[in-house]
Amino acid sequence: MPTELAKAYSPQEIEQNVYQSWMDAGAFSAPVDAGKTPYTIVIPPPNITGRLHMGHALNNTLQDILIRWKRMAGENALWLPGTDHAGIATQNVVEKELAKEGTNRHDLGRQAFEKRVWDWKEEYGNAIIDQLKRLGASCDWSRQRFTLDPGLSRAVKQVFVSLYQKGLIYRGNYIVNWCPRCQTALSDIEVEYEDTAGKLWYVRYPAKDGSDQGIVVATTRPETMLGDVAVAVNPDDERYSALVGSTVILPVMDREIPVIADSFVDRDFGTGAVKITPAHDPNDFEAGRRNGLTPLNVMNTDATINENGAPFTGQSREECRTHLVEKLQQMGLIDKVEDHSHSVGHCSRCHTVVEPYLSRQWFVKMKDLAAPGIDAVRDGRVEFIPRRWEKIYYDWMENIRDWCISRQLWWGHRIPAATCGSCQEIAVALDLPEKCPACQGELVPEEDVLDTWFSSALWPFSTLGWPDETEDLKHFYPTSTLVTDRGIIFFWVARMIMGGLEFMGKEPFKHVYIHGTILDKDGRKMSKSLGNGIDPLEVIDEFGADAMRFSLMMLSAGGQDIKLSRDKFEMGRNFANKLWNATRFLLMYLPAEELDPEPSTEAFEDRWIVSRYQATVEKITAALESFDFHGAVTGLYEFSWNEFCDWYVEFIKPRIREDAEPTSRRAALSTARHVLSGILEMLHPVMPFVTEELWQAIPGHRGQLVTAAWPECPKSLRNQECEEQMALLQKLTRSIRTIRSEMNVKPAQQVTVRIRTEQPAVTEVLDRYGNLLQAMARVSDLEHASEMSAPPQSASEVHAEAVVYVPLAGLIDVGKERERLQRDLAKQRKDLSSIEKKLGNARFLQNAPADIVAKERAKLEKLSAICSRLERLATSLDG
RNA sequence: GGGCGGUUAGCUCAGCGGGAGAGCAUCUGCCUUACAAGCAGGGGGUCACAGGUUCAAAUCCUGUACCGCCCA
Repeated sequence: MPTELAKAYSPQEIEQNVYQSWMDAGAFSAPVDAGKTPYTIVIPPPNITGRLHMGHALNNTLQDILIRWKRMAGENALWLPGTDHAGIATQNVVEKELAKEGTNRHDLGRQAFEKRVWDWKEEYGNAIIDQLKRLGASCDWSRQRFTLDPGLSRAVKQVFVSLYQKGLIYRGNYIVNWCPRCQTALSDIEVEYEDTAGKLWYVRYPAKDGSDQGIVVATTRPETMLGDVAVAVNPDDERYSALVGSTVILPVMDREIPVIADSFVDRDFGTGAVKITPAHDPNDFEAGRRNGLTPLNVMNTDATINENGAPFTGQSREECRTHLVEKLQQMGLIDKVEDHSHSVGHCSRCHTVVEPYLSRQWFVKMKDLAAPGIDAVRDGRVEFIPRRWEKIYYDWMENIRDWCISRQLWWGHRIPAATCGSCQEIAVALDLPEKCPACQGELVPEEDVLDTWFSSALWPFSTLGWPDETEDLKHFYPTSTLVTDRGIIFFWVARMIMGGLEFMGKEPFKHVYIHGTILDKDGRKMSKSLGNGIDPLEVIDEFGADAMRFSLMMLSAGGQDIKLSRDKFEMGRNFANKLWNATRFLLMYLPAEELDPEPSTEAFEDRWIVSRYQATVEKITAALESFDFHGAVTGLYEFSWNEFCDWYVEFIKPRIREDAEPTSRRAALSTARHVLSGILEMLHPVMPFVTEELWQAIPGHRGQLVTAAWPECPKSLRNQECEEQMALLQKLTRSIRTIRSEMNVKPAQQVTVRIRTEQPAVTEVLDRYGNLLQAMARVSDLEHASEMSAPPQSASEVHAEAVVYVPLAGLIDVGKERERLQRDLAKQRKDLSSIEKKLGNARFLQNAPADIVAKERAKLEKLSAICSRLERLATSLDG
């Protein structure tokens, strides 16, 4: 440790070394310790394809603060890290690589492709982990997990088989959200809807018998009419009742289709008649089932038209739409076209327009799983912070839909199922038999993999060893707090709650802390396409990880979103520099030999700072306990800067000089050392690097701050009287400083001060601690008395307790002074009149609590005294 | 269409029933032997709007406007 610190804090020089020293000491490892209370956080596993963005920085800073605090507070604090295999995203990345090489996964074959992805993962998949380390994340890296690890894969299989055996997993042909680019099914929540300006085409389907005009349907997607199997109207709609049961001709295709009645049809939409395309629309699919209609699939998996859609076969859905509309127009069957805004689903991964598509998929029945999950929150076993997210959770859980879990990918957990080639029997097992158990036929293994979130749902227990009953699992499950973004309450949080309850019989965490979203300075989401992101690694390089973490915490109040710009990080950097310099200053005086580790309360200012410190320890601890990170950080900022640095360190400067009186000197140094240590300790969870570096530089500290004890400060050290006396002293000091500044007194110049006060409490403070005031305000000559008239040519400030006079012969600007006094008088009179009004109100006296009334009376007295004195001063100035 | 959040100093935001606050910016004076990434001091606000509850509203209730997010 260097004995002399650099003049300014430069994080670049210390952060990596400090992190390494924590790793070397094994400071983050959390072996089971039955003697301690477990405190567990599982990381929201970042994608292996990911790079650290500001959202991660915020999310992981919050977790790190909790873990470091609990570790210091003596709990068995485990932060379990890991990564997610991110099925579609990772497969996309590797497929792009293959494309560059002029090949593709099909040419490569499944096995070789999977190997290729694993190779990619080994090489690049840990980038984000290294970035988390730069952030300062104190995860137990020895326990790092990956969702495709053998252990976790075993858990996934076990869960699949178990749900299947309970009848909660089924396979079937359903309409799913299909991404034609990714060539896979998506779950409902993987689709993002966007309002899009489209058109509404009114197409006439002629009657078969040519008897009348036929029927006009309105559609936003004319190309799907190739797959129409009926036209539906509302059974209560008199306009069409005569047509129900008749047959119309599907134009272009020349197919006869029936007109049916179904109450799902909205009479007010379009013409009140809708085309039914069961293979290409989820509502139509349901309607088709209800009415015994056979779906007709007219698309290939890449959303081109298939042979059922001849003559448009081979065209893309967009081309087909254009050509079909042209054709209909030529036939005179388009009644009208209207502008129509509707919401269009896009793939959350690649943003391609999603196609509702009929295919064979695996699903989980969710209703029975959701019910206990709803109860867990309703009973308070799981709490959302802020509370309002519970409603969002209930809304989704109460209207939950079955979860499509199969994905037509190669990268992921392969579904542990096989189908018999001869009898179509489905076999599902941990270890699949070779032959069909029913007929001994050949079993064809399932090709599909599971939705990535299927494995994430098990994360809080699969990472701890489940399905084995490990010591870890018994000790650290359920976990304590989950910290995440609102965007994945459905994807992840809800499913973990359901998974935990189903397989562990216990909710996976107690608290769910939902933090805000990071936005750019204009309030837009940061995104690659907008190019408005701020790279946390660049911020760390420029300002340091501590500065970034601190600033983020200053900005994140109550889970609100954070509008971020680069200059915001100056706040954290400046504060880190302040701490650095305060410590550097004290280190110049702190002796190498042992000081009393306890603070002294002999001297007034020592007693004061210790009392304020006591209050701060209590406040910060309480703030952390209630997840008030902003409160904790502002509290520490204010105490460190405004009280410790600006006042206390200034107070003790004369006492700590080499030639000062030794007993007082040692008392001041012990106290300063004690309080500074406490500041660094409490700040450590937020700013781990700089605090570690500084803390270790302070003589008498052994080991590392990361594993030091969280500060405690006995209530008995709180001293209300002392704080009041100090507040008075500060008030008087500020008065003198203000006068000096307003009257342009040079900083180096000493002034004379006269204070008039009738109050014994003030007299006592001045008698005993006047020297502090003299030092802080550069006062060479201080006198006070109960009777005193204003010295000639003096500037003054009036308080209820005292009047401060600063005689300034030759320096005073009478005009300016008059202006000051008048300005003050005007303000005080305004306050006075509002209080007079209040106290003149009988209902106030009657209804307000007695202590409030008393307070107002005291204020009235104070203000009227101040006003009359100001008036007298103003006149004397004129005379 | 439904729900949620926001609207407070020039900017970014705290405060959420009893005297309007912080950081940045701005103005003034300071290289005062820790820190100019700093020190001392100053100026700046009908707390979106309209009603209501209350002795008392930035704070609670209702409605309106605008901004943002989520769901359908």
